[in-house]
Amino acid sequence: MSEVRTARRRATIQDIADAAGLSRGTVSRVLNDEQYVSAAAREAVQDAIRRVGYVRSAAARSLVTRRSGAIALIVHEPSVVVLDDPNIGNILIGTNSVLSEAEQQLVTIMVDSARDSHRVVEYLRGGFVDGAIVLSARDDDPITKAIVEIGLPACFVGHPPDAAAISWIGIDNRDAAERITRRLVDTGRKRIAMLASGLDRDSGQDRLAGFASALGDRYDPDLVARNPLFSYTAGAEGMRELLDRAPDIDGVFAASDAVAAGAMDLLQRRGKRVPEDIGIVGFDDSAWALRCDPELSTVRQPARTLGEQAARQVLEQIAEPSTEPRGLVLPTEVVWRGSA
Amino acid sequence: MSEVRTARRRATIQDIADAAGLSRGTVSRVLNDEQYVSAAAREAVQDAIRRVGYVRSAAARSLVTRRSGAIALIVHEPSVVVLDDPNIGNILIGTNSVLSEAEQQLVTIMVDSARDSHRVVEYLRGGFVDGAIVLSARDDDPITKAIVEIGLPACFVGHPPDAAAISWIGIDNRDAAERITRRLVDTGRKRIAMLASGLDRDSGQDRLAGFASALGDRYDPDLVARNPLFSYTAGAEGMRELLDRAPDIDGVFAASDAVAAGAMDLLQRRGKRVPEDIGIVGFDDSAWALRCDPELSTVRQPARTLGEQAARQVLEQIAEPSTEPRGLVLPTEVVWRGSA
DNA sequence: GTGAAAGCGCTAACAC
DNA sequence: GTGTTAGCGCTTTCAC
Repeated sequence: MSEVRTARRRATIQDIADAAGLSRGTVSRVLNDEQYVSAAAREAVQDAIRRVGYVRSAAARSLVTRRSGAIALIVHEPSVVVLDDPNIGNILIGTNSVLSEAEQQLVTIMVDSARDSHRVVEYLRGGFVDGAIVLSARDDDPITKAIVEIGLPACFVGHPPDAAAISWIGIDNRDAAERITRRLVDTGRKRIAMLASGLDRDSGQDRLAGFASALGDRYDPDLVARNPLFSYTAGAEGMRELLDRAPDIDGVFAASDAVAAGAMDLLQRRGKRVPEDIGIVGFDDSAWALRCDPELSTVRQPARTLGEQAARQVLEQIAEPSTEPRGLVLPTEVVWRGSA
Repeated sequence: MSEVRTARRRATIQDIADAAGLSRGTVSRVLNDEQYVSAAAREAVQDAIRRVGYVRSAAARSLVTRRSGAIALIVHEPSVVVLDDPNIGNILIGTNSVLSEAEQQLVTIMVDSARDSHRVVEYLRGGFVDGAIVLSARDDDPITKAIVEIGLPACFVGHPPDAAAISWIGIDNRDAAERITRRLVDTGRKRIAMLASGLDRDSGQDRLAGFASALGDRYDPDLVARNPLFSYTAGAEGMRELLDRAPDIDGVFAASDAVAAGAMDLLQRRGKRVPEDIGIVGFDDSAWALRCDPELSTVRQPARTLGEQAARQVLEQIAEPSTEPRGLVLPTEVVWRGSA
């Protein structure tokens, strides 16, 4: 009775040790499934844990191990965009499945303001996570800087970082856009337009570049409608604009499936038939593609695999800190359906 | 020269103290923006921090303060569902904005398997977060149990928990469904059907109950098509089924806007006019509603506010641990557009 | 196989 | 105002 239990203190490893008549060291060994523990001791400890209602403190543990067992997925987009980006969800699923298997906890963090950005830097520096996967990082971003500075194992998705020290993984948007546009050309379309979106970022820029490249001499800047968003509405509006400007268009490459869906609905209202009058293709192979009538020809983006591989990269770096950072480009596939 | 710096150790508060010629205590005060620090000392510390490249250890800090500064949003749904639930995104936005303002870090966690579930329990018990907001919790769930057991400040969204000790916030699905259905009745529809989804959960059940209640004697179970998913496809299939079973239907209540959109597209293909031949209403007031042609009459669900209020509840409980748990029902609004 | 003891990096109570 | 010191709860040598 040397100690009077005052307030309802949280049980510690010492309480278990006392209750089991063993030392902290042994209890810790049991907790961590280590060898060199007698069956009797193990049982005594497990029994004590139950009686005492023990819960392990992550803080104390991570203070000494310098590991948290958690990995962050940082989504760096205005929340509006996040909502209807079909890829983010799949990336998340891929990441989660790999990390889950590795017994790591994935925590998703949204960055939607400068304040968020600052707080996230603190979070990362604090050591709450052992690694990070970053979606659509910006160049010259405080988060990117912090990752480099503290040497946090990380992988960027969809975007080579300005910091050469960080691994990344993505697809070749330019090449994919070029391939799908070329097919539009090959099937006899003469006046081919593009609904370009997201020109403030690599993916958008690259898709436009690929489009232009496929058309070569026949590329006409006037046949490009521009919109910041990869949205259904952007597609409808852009298509109207295009039609007003050049009614004889017979082919359209939309920067995403959502954009294509918006465009198709407008075409229908205008009495244009797809694919007879106008052929149209998209990008992503998201749920939108199958919702179109006829179904949309598009570029399949391996979003889920992107997430999986990014997670693997980070796990690898955690396990082997000296791993060289590397970039990886995943192949895309053109899927032909009824729309062109 | 009493200490030889060997490996590139991470700088600690002691290093700063040494570099600044002050004590750990003073450094800590500066770090925490406390009073009773001379301007000179403050400056010296800040300078030293820069020179030494110090980053604060969250683990050490939270070990003593028993606070992490982070709050979890737990999304307990199979990932497929998460992808196209229009409400989750808005809840997330609401939650994030409130927590961001309170300088708390929101971390979103997806639970998609029993293993996930178990790991998340460990995460919560470990003390990585100071509170949790739980979406679509299950009854008799290990996560719910853990929250009660460790007394973690929490709020459930969209669903009163079986555990009376936990606060929750939601809408009255039954009432909303009844109101929108009644309006279908009031505008003269005679044969009113329902596309019911998610009957394995409260929200789905309640919407069906509200529908039945509005119809009273005229409720006909044969005019209810059932589908587990709140999806576009579910709507199209259900509508086909309904039409085959009862071609004279002139009103439809779809359990969600996505379901309604699927149904409307099928109606169009079958040559039925909306709202002339059939009136149709949805639920959620999501992006789907405006995408329909004509635009969809529906129930506006205050998803963003739900997220905000849930966050506030949790913050309140953290600040005042003795706060009584409470349930809160947010009002919904019926929005009349062209579809009925 | 088990125990003892030295920290991990920080805050907070107290003394000055 | 500032320094000193006692922990927070855990892992991890190193003896035994």
